[in-house]
Amino acid sequence: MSIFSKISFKDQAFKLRESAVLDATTKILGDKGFDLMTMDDVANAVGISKPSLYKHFKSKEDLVGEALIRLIDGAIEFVAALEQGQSPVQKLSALLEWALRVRLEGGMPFLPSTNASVRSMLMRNMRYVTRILKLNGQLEKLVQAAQKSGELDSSLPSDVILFSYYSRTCDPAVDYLQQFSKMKNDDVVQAMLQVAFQGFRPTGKNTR
Amino acid sequence: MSIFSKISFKDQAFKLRESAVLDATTKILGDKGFDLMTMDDVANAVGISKPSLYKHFKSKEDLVGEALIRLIDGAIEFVAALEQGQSPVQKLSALLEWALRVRLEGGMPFLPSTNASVRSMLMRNMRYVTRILKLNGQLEKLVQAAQKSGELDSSLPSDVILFSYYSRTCDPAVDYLQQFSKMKNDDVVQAMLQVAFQGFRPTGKNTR
DNA sequence: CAGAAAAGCTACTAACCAGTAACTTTATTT
DNA sequence: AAATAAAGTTACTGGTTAGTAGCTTTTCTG
Repeated sequence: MSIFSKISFKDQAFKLRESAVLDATTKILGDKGFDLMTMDDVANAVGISKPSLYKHFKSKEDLVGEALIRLIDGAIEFVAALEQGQSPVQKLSALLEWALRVRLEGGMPFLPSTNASVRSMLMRNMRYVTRILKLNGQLEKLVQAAQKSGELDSSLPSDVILFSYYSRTCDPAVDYLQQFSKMKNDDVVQAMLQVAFQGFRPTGKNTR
Repeated sequence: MSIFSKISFKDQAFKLRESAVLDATTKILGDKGFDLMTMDDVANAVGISKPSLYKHFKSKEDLVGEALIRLIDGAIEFVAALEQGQSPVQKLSALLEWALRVRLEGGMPFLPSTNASVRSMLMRNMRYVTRILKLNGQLEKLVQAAQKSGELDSSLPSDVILFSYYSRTCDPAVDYLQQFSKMKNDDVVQAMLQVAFQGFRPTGKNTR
C-alpha cells in the first residue's frame, strides 16, 4: 500500500487537475473558438499558471486535441450504451439530442469544423482522427440501415445525410434561439430535432 | 465637364479599387475566417500596401463590416427582384440557393455567426444591423405567410424556422461535400435544399 | 512648367501570445 | 531534519499583427 497508494494519490490529483483543465478548455473553446482562446485564459480559469499547464499538455494544439478527443469519446460511449431495441433513426436522434444538450450546457460544439486551419490541424492529430473515423463508421452504418428500411430518404446520398447530421450538432441556430427567443433548453432541443429530421415542412401528422 | 469628369474619374478608380478590396476580403474571410485574416493578406491579394488599405477602411472591423454589408445588400436586392408569382417557400428556396452558390464559388458564408466575438462586433455596427433587420423583416414575413398557407410547418415557432434557415446558408456540410464527395456544385445545392426543407425523412413523393 | 495636393509606400510601434528558462516553494524520502 | 525531487511561479523571448509616422511618387491645377 505504501508506494502504490502514494503514486496513485498523486496520479489522482494530477488527473483531477487535468480534467479541470479540459473542462475549462471546452468551455472557453465554446465561447471564443480556437483562435481567440489563449493559454493564459485556460490557466487563469483553472487557477494555475501557464507553465503548469504545459506540464500537462505540450502545446495548444495538443490541449485542444485532447479536449476534442474526450468529447468524441463521450459520443462513442453514448452510442455504445444505446439500447439494442431502438431503430437506427431513434439512435441518431438520441445522439443528436445528447450533443445539443452538451452544447446548451456550455460545452463546445461537436465539430469545430467552421475553420479550415483548425480542421487541418486536427487531421494531423492521429489520436483524434482514429476516434473520428470510429464514430463516423458507426454513424454511417446507422444512416445506411435507416435508408434501407425507409426511415430515412434513400434518394439522398448517405454522405449528404451524414455531413448534414454532423452540422446539426454545431448549428448556430441553437445559439440564436438561446440568446433571442424565450424558449427553454428542452424546447430548443425538441425544435432542432424536428427541423433536422423533418425540415421546415409540415410533418404530415397533422393532415392525416 | 472639366471638374466633374475628373472628380468622377478619380472616384471611379477609387471605387473600383475599393470593390477589389472587398472582393479579396470576402474571399479570404471565406477561407480563413475573421481571426486569421490579416490586413496584410488583404493588401497583398489586391496588390496594394497596408497603409493604402487604411485610406479606404479605417479598421479591420470596418473593412469586414463593409464586406458583409455588401453581401447582405446583395441578398436584399435578390429578394426584391424575385417574381411576384412565386410562393413564399419558392422565394425562400431561391434565396437559399443563391446564397449557397455564392459560397460554393468561393464567397463567404452569409452569416459569420459561428464566433461570438465577431457576432458582437457586428452588432455594434449600425449600418450592418440596419440591413440585417431589413432582410430579417422580409424573410420573417415570408416564413409566416408560408406557415399560414400550410407550406411550412405552423407548429414550429417562426423563430426556429428563420434561424435554422439562416444557418443553412453557412452549413459546414457544404464544405465537407465539396471536399470529400464527388458531387458537382449543382448537386450539392440541390441536396442541401432538399435537406433544409424536407429534412432527412423520405419526402413522401416516392410512396405516393 | 511650377507648385500643390493627393495617393502610395517603407519602415516602424505597441500590444498580444505561444512557449520557455531559471528560480522558488512544497512534498517526499531516508 | 537534511537531501532530493517534483510542481509551481515569475519574468522573459521571439514572432505576429493592427495600426501609423513620415517620406516618395504620381496626378492635378494654373
